[in-house]
Formats: sequence, structure tokens, C-alpha cells
Amino acid sequence: MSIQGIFPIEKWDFKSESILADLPGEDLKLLMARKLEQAYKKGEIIFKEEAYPSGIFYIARGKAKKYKLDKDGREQIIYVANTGELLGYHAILSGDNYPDSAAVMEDSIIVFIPKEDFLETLRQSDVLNRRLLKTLSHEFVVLTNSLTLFAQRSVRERLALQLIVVREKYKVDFEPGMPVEINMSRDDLASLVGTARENVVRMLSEFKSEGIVETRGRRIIVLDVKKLIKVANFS
Amino acid sequence: MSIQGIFPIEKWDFKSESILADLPGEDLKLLMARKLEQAYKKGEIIFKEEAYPSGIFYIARGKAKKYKLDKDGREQIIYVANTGELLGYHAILSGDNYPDSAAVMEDSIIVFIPKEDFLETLRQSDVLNRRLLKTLSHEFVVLTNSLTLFAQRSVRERLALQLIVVREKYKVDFEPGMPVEINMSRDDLASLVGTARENVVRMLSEFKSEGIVETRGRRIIVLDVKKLIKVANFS
DNA sequence: GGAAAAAAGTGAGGAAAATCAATTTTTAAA
DNA sequence: TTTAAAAATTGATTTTCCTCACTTTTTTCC
Repeated sequence: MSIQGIFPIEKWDFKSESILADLPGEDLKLLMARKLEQAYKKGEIIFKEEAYPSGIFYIARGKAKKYKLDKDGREQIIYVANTGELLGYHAILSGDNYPDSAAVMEDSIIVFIPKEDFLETLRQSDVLNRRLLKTLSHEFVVLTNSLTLFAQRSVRERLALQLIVVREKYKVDFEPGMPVEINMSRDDLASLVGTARENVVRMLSEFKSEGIVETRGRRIIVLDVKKLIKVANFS
Repeated sequence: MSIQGIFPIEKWDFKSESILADLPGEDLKLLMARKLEQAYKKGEIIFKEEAYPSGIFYIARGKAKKYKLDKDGREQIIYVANTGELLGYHAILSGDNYPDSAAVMEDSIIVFIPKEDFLETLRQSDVLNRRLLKTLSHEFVVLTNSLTLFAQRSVRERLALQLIVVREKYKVDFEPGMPVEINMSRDDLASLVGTARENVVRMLSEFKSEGIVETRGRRIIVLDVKKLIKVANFS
């Protein structure tokens, strides 16, 4: 059985198109009327779980993680968002407080859009409406896959799959054809996979001796995606 | 820390209001124009993972599980839907095939609404549009909680929490004040918790000896919700 | 009501992963 | 460049949970 059979590649959000891409100029203008562009340093927090949502955030450049803390304060990363993605709109739409926290994983440019402007644009724009419905339902499908991943797969399989997914997110930072370096801390990788850092380290060194990956300091280079797909599938 | 702090009760979908409740009569008429009402026997499948979605399903009466099969054919239950809930609309909205399967857990009445009618109503009805956006984003929040539940909590904690959640779903079948019997197979409970049946059985008998639950054949009666909340939280 | 089938329950043993306790390497900052 | 701090790595130990093999109970259906 191919990996597509179980986890269709397109459901893993390799290239999630921006919600705002080719939005009618008029709508975009309204949405961006009072935007606030800000530089964030690596590690800075964008918003915190349970906080009242005051707006949405557009990643103009950089990467951010969405995560929840457990009762011992350990992070569980739910999603890694890339340049062009929107953060914090679920809470605005559902009327809940933020269900999770978000922090940038590298120096980033984040655009803040006030809640009122977002909701007003939504009232006026059929396109944004449809786009959001489609994005949300797709995200739902992706999250469903993540859930079964956690419930049914071993740590080794999960790590293999996340390496494939995460590599795609770092791809955009490198010239086509150049080796892609995953520049993510072992801690973040562990919390994305849902395991302890030590396990990630151990399995990475297994992958190294199997010729699947190579490391340069903290950075990880995937040498053989096909083998990773195999590991993610069976084993 | 209270359970609300970590998993706010209202985010566990105890009483998910029907999407179709108080929809304008006109919209409802259009939506239901070509509906097909059908009786399903316990265990019957409503739709299958990866199938092309031909419409949406409204649970007029009964309960259904949404689930995915792993490569060894074992079920992972993602969600238990109750009377009044809508199934299969994520796929219609996102343009994907069904990401999961659905089957009724007891004899049920299911109303089928053709894809075209649903989409046409959506085009015409602002109310339905807003309702769906809100429901979807809320469901997203709920699913996010489920994800961290799997990633961060032990089997014992997960079982305790699911007993609380599931009990609420069976509540509607009993007179107020009467003891609520959870009439779910150990297998289904195990696959909802994400563990083996044996573990569920063992922990249930622990809960029994701790005076937390009582069983009558397959049926489970929760005697002490507060203790369950404690188990779900710490332990 | 009784037989067959299905589901629930029990126990032992083993594998996977978490935890604890270090050491070494890398990165960042003065 | 040096040094301190942070991050990565390794090994040993413990815990949790899964699996297998089996018995008992409950449910279903003639």
C-alpha cells in the first residue's frame, strides 16, 4: 500500500495556498485598511491560549508554531505555519478564545488585522467567505489525519512522516535543487511528533546509520525521501 | 487546576446545536426539497472513507460514529455524532473525498441530502453560510483538543475523559434524573480512547472498585462524575 | 428457552516509549 | 576569540501499554 493510500499527500498541506491570495482588490483593501506590520524575533509569542482574540495574524515572512501546553508546561505542537498563512481566525469565527498559542520559530514579519476589519470584510466578501469555508473544511480533514496518526502510529512512523512534512515547509527557503536543511530544534521536532526529545535523537541517529538523513549541527538534511515514506508506512 | 482550565467543558461538544436548527423556512425548504429519509440498522455503514461524496447526511434519530481504519483494519473512532447532527459535509465543502467512514451505532433514521441541493442552499443562504463557518471553526477547536489529548494524556486519563463526554451523548436517551446508561461496546470505547479493548476492560474494573462506575452487562453507569474529572485531570 | 455466536473479562509476558542522569557538542554573547 | 549558556546526545532504568492465549458472561436468534 502506498503512502497515498493511507495519508494522501495532498492532505498533508505541503503547499497550503494562502487564503488571501487573489482576493478581489476591493476586499483586500478593506481587510488591510488598518493592518499593523511587525517584526518578531525568533521565539516571540504571537498570542496565548485562552486569551481573548483581538484579531488575526498574517505571516508575511517566516514560520510560526501553533501549540498547547500540558499541565506540566510541556509543549505540544499542533501545526507549523509558513509564509503566507493566516493565524488566529478560528477563534474569531467560532467566538471562542484562542484554543492554542502561537510563537514564531524564526525571525518573522507578522501582519496584524483587527477583528472588526476581518469580520466586516467577511460580511462584504463572498469570495472570502467561500475561501474560508473551503480552507476550514480542508484543515479539518488534515487535522483528522493528524489525529489518527497519533492514535495509530508508532513514534518512529510519526517521526518519519513529520520529517517529510516539515521538509516541505523548509523547502521554500532554499534554491530548487539545493539540499533542504530542516532548521528545527530537537525539542520542537519532538513536540511535533508527540514524544520525548531523547527518542527523536535516538531515532534520528538510526536514520543516519540507515543513510536516510544527515545532520549538520542542529540542521537535518533528508537524503532519501523514499525510504522515509517506507518507514512512515510500515515498520 | 480545574478541568475547565485545560479542557473547557464547552469545547467538548456536549450539546452541539444542530446546524439546521432555526434555519429560515425558505432555506430549509430548498435544502430538503429532494431529501431521502432512510432507516439504518445498528452497524450499517453510511459512507466509506475515500468514497466520492454524493451528499450530506442528517441524523434525524440515533447515533453514528466517524472512524478511520488503520492498515491492519482496526478502527479509530474520531467522533460520535448524535441526533440532530450533520455528517459528511466537510468533504463536500473542501472538495476532498470522504476523509473517514461513518456507521450508525444503534438503529437510526438518517436523512440524505444531495450534494447539489446542499451547495445551492449554501449559495442562497447567508445564514447557513455563517452557521457553517461558525460550526466548522468550533469543530476545529474541539478536534484540536482531541489531538492534544492523544498526544499528552495517558490511556487512563483518556478513558476517564471519554466516559464523561460519551455519557453526555447518552443522556438524551434517558429521563432527567434517571441514571444514564452508556450503551457502547468495549471495542468502540477502546477505539474511541485509542487503546486495546483489554486495557479498557481492566481500567473499567479499576473504576468499578473505586466506586466510580458500575456495569450492567455491557452497559456502563457513571456513579461519580467528579471522581472521573479528577482522574482525567491528574492521576 | 436453549444453543450458538459474540462480546466481555483475566493473566502473563514482552515491546515500546518515558524518565532519569549524565556527558558532549553547538550556538550565542561578551 | 573565548566563554557561558543552551542544545544535543548517550546510556541505563522504569513504566506503560500492547499482544496473545484463554475463560466466562452476555446477547442473539432459531
